[in-house]
Amino acid sequence: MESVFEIIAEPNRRAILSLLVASQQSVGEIERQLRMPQPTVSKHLRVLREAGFVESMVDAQRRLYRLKPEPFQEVDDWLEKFRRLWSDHVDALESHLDRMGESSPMKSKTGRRRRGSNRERDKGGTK
Amino acid sequence: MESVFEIIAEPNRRAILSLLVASQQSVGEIERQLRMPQPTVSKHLRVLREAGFVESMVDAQRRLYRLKPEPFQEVDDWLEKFRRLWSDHVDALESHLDRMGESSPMKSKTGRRRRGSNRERDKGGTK
DNA sequence: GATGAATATACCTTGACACGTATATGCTAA
DNA sequence: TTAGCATATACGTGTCAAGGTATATTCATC
Repeated sequence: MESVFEIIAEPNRRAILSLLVASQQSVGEIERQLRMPQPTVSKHLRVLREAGFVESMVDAQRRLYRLKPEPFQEVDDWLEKFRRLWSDHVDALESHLDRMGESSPMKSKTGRRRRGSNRERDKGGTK
Repeated sequence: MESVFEIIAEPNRRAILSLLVASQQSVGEIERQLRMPQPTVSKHLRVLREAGFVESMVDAQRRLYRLKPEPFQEVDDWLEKFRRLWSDHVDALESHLDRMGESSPMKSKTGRRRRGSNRERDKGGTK
């Protein structure tokens, strides 16, 4: 379990991370929302903590877990190498998506999200 | 081996992907550059192909593999949820505008590129 | 055709890791 | 102190995927 990529490969862990995006949560809250046995939650949280994805605060008998940014940045940095793959053609692709997906252009909510969104000013910036 | 995250969890596969970023490569070229047994390369390439990370062209007895963008976008979409973690101040506004709609492309003053990985930004930047 | 290079696949073994169950630790309040 | 809740850990088990070796396939050249 070395790399951040192995950490986020596990679906339950991604579920936990997604939960924590809203706000910090206790183990019990995560357990209930994800309908996951408590030891499972604890074990995944341990992995996530040791990998730096979360940190915990003590609150009486509970422990509140919240996200930390660094490992996500690491993934993002890795993705960086590959962005040119789609940012080059993103204009075309984007208008394509706009045409077929979300008909209302003003609210990209979680549904059909807009990825990287670094179409503008990519490498070099000289357009 | 369902999700894109499991695919990129494997270090050798990430190495192959990184190689292919430069240009398309044959199996033998990958094999030599990564010093990896040929069956290993072929098997990983199969996984990558089935997951949509690469596609192959036939060139005589060789097969040339090259990257495809879609799965990377999928990872990027997932990351999107977490970007607010590290782009909280200045970038928050930027990415917010970015997401809300097509703002005018050239808005980054210092010629900062993309807001994907704003590591560098964090150190020098706004305190 | 046969030969050889490039690539793919089959089979087996091994190890990692996710899970379940049980139990331990820690904290609070009475 | 004891009781009870919240969380962590220990242990045994099963599964799955990565690696190694051998072999099959495909194509070009003779």
